[in-house]
Amino acid sequence: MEFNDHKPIYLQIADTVCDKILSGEWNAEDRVPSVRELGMTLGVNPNTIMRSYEYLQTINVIYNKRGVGYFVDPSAKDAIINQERRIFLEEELPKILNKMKLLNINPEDIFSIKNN
Amino acid sequence: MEFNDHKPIYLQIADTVCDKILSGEWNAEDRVPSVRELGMTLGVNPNTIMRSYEYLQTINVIYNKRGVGYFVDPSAKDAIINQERRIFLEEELPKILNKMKLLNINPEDIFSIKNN
Amino acid sequence: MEFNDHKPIYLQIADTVCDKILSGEWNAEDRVPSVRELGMTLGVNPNTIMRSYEYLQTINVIYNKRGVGYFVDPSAKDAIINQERRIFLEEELPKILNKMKLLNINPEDIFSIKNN
Amino acid sequence: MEFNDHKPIYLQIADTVCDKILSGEWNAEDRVPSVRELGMTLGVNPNTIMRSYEYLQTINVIYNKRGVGYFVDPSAKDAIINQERRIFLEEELPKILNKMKLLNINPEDIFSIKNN
DNA sequence: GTGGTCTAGACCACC
DNA sequence: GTGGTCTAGACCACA
Repeated sequence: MEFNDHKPIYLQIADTVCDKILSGEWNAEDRVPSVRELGMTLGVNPNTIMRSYEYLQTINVIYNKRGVGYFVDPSAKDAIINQERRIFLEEELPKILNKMKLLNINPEDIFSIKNN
Repeated sequence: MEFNDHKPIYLQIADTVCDKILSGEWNAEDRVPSVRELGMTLGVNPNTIMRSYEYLQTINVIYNKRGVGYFVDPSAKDAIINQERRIFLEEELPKILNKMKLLNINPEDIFSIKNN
Repeated sequence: MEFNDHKPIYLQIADTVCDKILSGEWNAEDRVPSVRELGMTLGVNPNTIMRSYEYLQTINVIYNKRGVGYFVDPSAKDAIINQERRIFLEEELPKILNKMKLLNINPEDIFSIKNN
Repeated sequence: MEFNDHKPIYLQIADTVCDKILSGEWNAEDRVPSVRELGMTLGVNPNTIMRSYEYLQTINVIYNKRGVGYFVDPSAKDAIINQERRIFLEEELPKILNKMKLLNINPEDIFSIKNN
């Protein structure tokens, strides 16, 4: 896995976990890889994976069964989508639209790209 | 001014300077506020403002007259627009469209807002 | 059964066993559930129940008849009461009272509830 | 500083920070010691202090000014008291009262200790 | 100077 | 086997 430089690895890993849940690759109650296992797979230190999992736990995407492992929270998918929709619509979109206005970019420009 | 976390303050300040130039609030050859003055206004260490100005100078948005101050470069507006258009269309937009797809947000619905 | 985080499950189980003995639900020489049976009931690995029982055996609350099962020790009730009274009064209560003081909770108000 | 064995050091440190705020030793907007400084003082690794501070930040007891340090949140005191009162009254107290009942401990026993 | 991230490696309790 | 905590030490960006 390649990591973008200016975003912490542990957050990038958390993002990919969310993506796998959103895409249906990992489903409710599935066990996610152990910190050691995923660390080996991605070539990063288990501590870093641990940090991802702690973060994902605080936002209720995974939960822990002690001594057993981490599991996908049944409400994870909804939680992720709602959270991201809210952030996107309320915070990111206004900035994007404002930027488009300043840069004189029209919707047509966008749709022409989209259809490539 | 509130500073969005995870993006360096000096870059956020540089962004607002660019915005003021793009929007026409600050024009070619206008003097921009002194490092100290803007620092006071924003409640930020002057060193941080200095860093913004140095950055803006490297991308030819402002220039310096020694002992006098910083001024808006005549070619700033065009430079910013071209640079940011390129980045926006090539790098940011694909990510945005992909995200909207994952979140089930229809681009047509959103960008038609612009026409209201 | 829900398990309070940060306290080992096997100790939480041991606590509930003690409670059942204190409350008179389980009496001297009664047979306690088998490791497998209680594991099923609580949705917990039998190894964990085993660990509870081993612990309860070391503090003389239950004893084992090989091939038969675990039984409530005749002296269990007294032993538990004396042990827990001591711990409660000497160790826990001072902390509790101190905390109530910090939180502005009046002990008289609270403990008079008991008399209702 | 002495650390209790079965509670993570970083939580114990967080507790002492809360105590200092509750007791008025540290007030709103005060700067708390840097992670390195407090690490030296307590003889623990700065990473461990960092972990305490991250935790305290998530529960809105301190906040961060980038490149400057951590500061006591103006609402910290109220937040801590409300949070701890709630936990105490709703979660801990019922257990305590139940335990007292099982152990035949009367309020009088408590007040006699309290007055020593 | 400050916090923040990451690695390597150790040790522990728990299941 | 699992997660969880802690240390030591490195390196980085930011103010």
